[in-house]
Amino acid sequence: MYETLQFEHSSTVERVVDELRRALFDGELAPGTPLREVALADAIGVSRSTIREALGTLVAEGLAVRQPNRGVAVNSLKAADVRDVGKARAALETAGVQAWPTARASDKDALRRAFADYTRTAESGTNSSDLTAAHLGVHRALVGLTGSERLLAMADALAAEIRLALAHVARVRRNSGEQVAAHRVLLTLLEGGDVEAAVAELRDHLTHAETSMLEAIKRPRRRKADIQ
Amino acid sequence: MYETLQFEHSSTVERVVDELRRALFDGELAPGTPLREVALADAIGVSRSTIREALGTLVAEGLAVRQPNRGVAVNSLKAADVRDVGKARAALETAGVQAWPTARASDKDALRRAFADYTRTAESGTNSSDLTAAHLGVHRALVGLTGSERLLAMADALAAEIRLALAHVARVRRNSGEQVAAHRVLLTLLEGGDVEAAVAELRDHLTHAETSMLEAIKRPRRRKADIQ
DNA sequence: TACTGTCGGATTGTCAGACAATCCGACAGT
DNA sequence: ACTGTCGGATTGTCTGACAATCCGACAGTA
Repeated sequence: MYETLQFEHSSTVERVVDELRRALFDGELAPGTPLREVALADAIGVSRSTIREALGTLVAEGLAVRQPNRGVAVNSLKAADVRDVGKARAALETAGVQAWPTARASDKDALRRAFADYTRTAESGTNSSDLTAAHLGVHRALVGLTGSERLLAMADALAAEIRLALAHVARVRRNSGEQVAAHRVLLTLLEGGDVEAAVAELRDHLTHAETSMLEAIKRPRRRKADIQ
Repeated sequence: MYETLQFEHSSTVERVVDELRRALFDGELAPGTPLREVALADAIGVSRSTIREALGTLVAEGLAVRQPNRGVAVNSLKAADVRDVGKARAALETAGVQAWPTARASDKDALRRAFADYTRTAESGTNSSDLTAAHLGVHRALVGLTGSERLLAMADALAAEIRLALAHVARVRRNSGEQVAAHRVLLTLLEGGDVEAAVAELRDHLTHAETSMLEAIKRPRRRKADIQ
């Protein structure tokens, strides 16, 4: 009984983390920007302890980096990091695709839904941030095919890094229709049971994504912070 | 110049975390044991803030769990968790094995060294904790073949959970010579370039490991804490 | 000029103490 | 057997403090 009920317990720290994450993803804080404890505490209106804890989780999530005695700053992904994230993504998503034959029906459905969502978002031509989210959702669902929460959590961490990087990069302009088509191919191959081909398609897609991200990272979007 | 120099910066929090981790791995704190902030602060001789931060990282590492307003407790892995960790390990290590043909020479060497280490440790019949560490080292090196730091970090997190579970389980007694042999087979297949067979061997090995862990988890080692 | 020593301000790391909110178990009441 | 209430224990958050560390500027020296 009451299985559907849930109650959101949000601590102050959690809300601070959410707010900081949002600011990072929305590009309000450029990579490398130092996150000063007292300044943030004053700005947000909480104590330094709370900020400190929030910064700790941000660092744990890889969205920020801490240098001992010098504070934490917004993480800025170098080319090497992008490549590293690419390898990690490839590993996780390949595992998901390879698990298709033995995947739970619910996980397969989740993937189908994520793709449908992505298609719809792309067609309705909404905000690019939403599109990114929907796109990442498909890739997340791929990992979900493994049926492992831990792998999903790892995928989420990687996705967060990607979103952070994407927020500070000149618009990655690729034909979104073409993108959707590429994913549809992948899905179709899976539905047809051709795992081998799906893996190849995935690898191809990820390689393209990585090179275009590397390309984009070279020409960072001009921001206020740059000219101060 | 000076590239080889390094200086260890250890903060109080870090040392507390290390100490707690050690206690966890050595089985001094049974799964489920609550980690009270003030009690720990008194025991270790640091302030509550410091303990709090240390507990935060422990939770982030998955070694402990936090229930809002109820504090953190030593994580206790259920059967479902073991299976989940198993899937995650399989994904990461399979990725490593599949990356063998394109792996960096240094990473391959690291694997060879890890295996040599493992062999030596097994032969010299040392402490079982060291043997576990050496064994995990081999599996870590497998993931290392991917050349991704992030995947390595994920593997480390999984290894930590495994060590935690292993610390509170009736001795997993398997012929260690047989174990070493299984790994040797894997290595030999890789050196021979037969990735397919190596993947199969790995999958087999991991399945065995998982079932024996599931088996072991059912009969937890009797501890003082149990009879208090 | 290039390098080294020193100083002050800014910031972090850690501590101590406080208090409300929350949780838990016990106990009493129905 | 279920519900209401109370007190102690514990966490979540805040405030204030201070030493350690870092950074930039400035001066001194070869």
